[in-house]
Amino acid sequence: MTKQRKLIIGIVNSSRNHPTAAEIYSEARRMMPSIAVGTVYRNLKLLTNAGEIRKLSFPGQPERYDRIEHPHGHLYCVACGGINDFDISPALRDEILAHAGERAISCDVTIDYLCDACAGSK
Amino acid sequence: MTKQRKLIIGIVNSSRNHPTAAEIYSEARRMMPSIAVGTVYRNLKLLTNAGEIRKLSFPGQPERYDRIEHPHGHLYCVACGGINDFDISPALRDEILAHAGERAISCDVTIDYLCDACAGSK
DNA sequence: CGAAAATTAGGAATGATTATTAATTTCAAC
DNA sequence: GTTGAAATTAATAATCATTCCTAATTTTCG
Repeated sequence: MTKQRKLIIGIVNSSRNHPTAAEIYSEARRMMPSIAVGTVYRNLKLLTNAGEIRKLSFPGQPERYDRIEHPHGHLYCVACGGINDFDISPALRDEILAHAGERAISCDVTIDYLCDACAGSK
Repeated sequence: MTKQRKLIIGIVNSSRNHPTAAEIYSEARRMMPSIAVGTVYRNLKLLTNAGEIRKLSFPGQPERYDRIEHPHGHLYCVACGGINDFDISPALRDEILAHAGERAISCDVTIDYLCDACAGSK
């Protein structure tokens, strides 16, 4: 458990923006200017595999990282690529997970939509 | 509507494997050896924007393309990265889409799980 | 047919991510 | 607290997926 790793965990867990690796790197440099980009990527992968954080994929943009907390889904604006969260009830979550039987681990629900800003500007 | 575009539409619509751009290119070359990789990417983007095919994103792998048919969700094996489909009832789909209000367009439901093969080999 | 517009092939360029390597840091045992 | 092996780091090169560029070809449609 190095200080670099602690810093990266802290950034992801205190962020509400689903940051990309580049954004995490940029934020990390503010606290530790000598940190290397490879260190950020390696630790993000390590933490993801360890189940401490979650990786999110959206079309046409770099991977994003999310903390693990009460289950939530994502709203993906097809116009601007912005991402917001929405709450998923445990009941709905269980209903979805039932489709994969015993071996289900978790689920990601993403709704493509038009966000307020993009809908307003048309 | 060029022959290249027709070929690419045909490959995606006749495939049940959520192929990547590289796989589509490779298949396309079998029918038309002179086709260029840039042509495949450009047409896939065009067809996606036109709503004729659908783009899927999964962590750690290139983008995949899927035909548009009766709504279905995806099972993503966290061990091998393999992807399978599962059916989603219209009722469940509507229940999910309700979370985004009027401006919802579509939804992607992905369940992380262990596929039969990966669960068996442990 | 013939000209304008769109598309293509080929390859260079870009951006995100991973691999490499020598130097530094961590951590448990003394 | 010192020590030394194992893990980790910084820096940079390399790789992979995807996009951009340009001249040549094809399509469209009057």
